[in-house]
Amino acid sequence: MTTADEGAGLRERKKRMTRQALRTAAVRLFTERGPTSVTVEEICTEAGVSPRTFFNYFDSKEETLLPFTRDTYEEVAGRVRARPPQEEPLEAVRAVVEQSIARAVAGDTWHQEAELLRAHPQLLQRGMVAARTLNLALRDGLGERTGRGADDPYVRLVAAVAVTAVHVAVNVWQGAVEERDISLVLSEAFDGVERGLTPPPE
Amino acid sequence: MTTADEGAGLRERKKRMTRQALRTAAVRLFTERGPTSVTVEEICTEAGVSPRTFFNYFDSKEETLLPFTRDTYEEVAGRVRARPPQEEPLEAVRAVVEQSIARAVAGDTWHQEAELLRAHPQLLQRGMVAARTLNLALRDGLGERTGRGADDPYVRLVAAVAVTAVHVAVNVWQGAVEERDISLVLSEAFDGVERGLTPPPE
DNA sequence: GTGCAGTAATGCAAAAATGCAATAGTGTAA
DNA sequence: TTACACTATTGCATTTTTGCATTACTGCAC
Repeated sequence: MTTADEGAGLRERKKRMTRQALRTAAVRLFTERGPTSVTVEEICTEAGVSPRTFFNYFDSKEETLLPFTRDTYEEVAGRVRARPPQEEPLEAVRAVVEQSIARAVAGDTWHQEAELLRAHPQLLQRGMVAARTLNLALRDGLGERTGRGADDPYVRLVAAVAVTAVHVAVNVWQGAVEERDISLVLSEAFDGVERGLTPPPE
Repeated sequence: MTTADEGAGLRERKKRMTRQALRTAAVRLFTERGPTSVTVEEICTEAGVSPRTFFNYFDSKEETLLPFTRDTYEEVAGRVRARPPQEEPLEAVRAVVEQSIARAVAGDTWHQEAELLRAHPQLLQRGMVAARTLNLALRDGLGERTGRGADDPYVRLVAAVAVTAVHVAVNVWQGAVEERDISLVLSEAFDGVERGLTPPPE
């Protein structure tokens, strides 16, 4: 039931539909005319909701492109808690984050989204602020998992660095000349973190 | 001449004065009536510039409280380049960042700023986006220092994680019950990173 | 089915933020 | 000193974002 399309009541389903409608409209319009020349209002018209509602779902129009948003909070936190108990904190969050990215890549809109992200670097700057959700979810999951609580300095650090790894990976991938699998780039970022940021071997 | 008050021509001096005027006005008003109920317009009136000009200096009103802003870019990048050449990248940025924080703490407005930051956690969320400047400066400095360039994945990672360390430190410090020296908290964060985020010894 | 509690959607108004073009002040070199 | 290039400041229009109050709809109990 983690990310299933079926689930719960009409209410939840409607919310999912609205969110998806906004995402779809945004991606379509962005692709068509470039992100900067598309207004939130237009997205809303296309999705059939009021502009005010848009901001109940996303913090910015850029956020519509990213896989971590408010609705994924519980899911991500749960996955962290559910990791094998012998895993170290960093291992656990790494696994969850890598899975999430892999899933996003496997999604049927990834190609189009990737195109957009590569073509319009500004999208990241804004949108990545949205990663706050990911941060909170990881902290929440880790906090419970380790018994330290979400406010523990170590928990905060691990969560924040994991988010940073994603951030960096996306940026590197985005700027790369040759097409690379973003999962690979992310993996390398985590390797760097686990090494304590010592210079890469090579 | 790095951060000196005297320097260059009238132009530079005026800019510094304007920036300082905006900062001072913001801190005063924030302290007086709380950040949310102060508008950019009021800050500008007090500082004697137009609201439009405000946004030429800061990205948001929250940013006025933070020590890393656009004007510190060159300075920070330069300090990274100037670190002893045998230092590893992480060591170098750590030193620079820790110095910057220490300097901010030593500044004569720190007490008031700290008070504000502790009292209004929302300030961070917004303001920390400003850390983008710090990120760029560190990348720039490191890129040249290591000869890898600012776009190198490793350079990006080190810079981003250093910024994250600051971010985490400020948040931990902010949420701490007992008054602690923020420099100490930051130092612990960097230790964690250098350990590769393995659980703290204790 | 009716009524109620909870919450999503909306409208409206204010504030924050940005782009663009016009203006004004500074640095500089003849 | 004058003329010119550069860039900071500003005004204006537009878009983005948020807060608050109101309305509409869903889930649930009776």
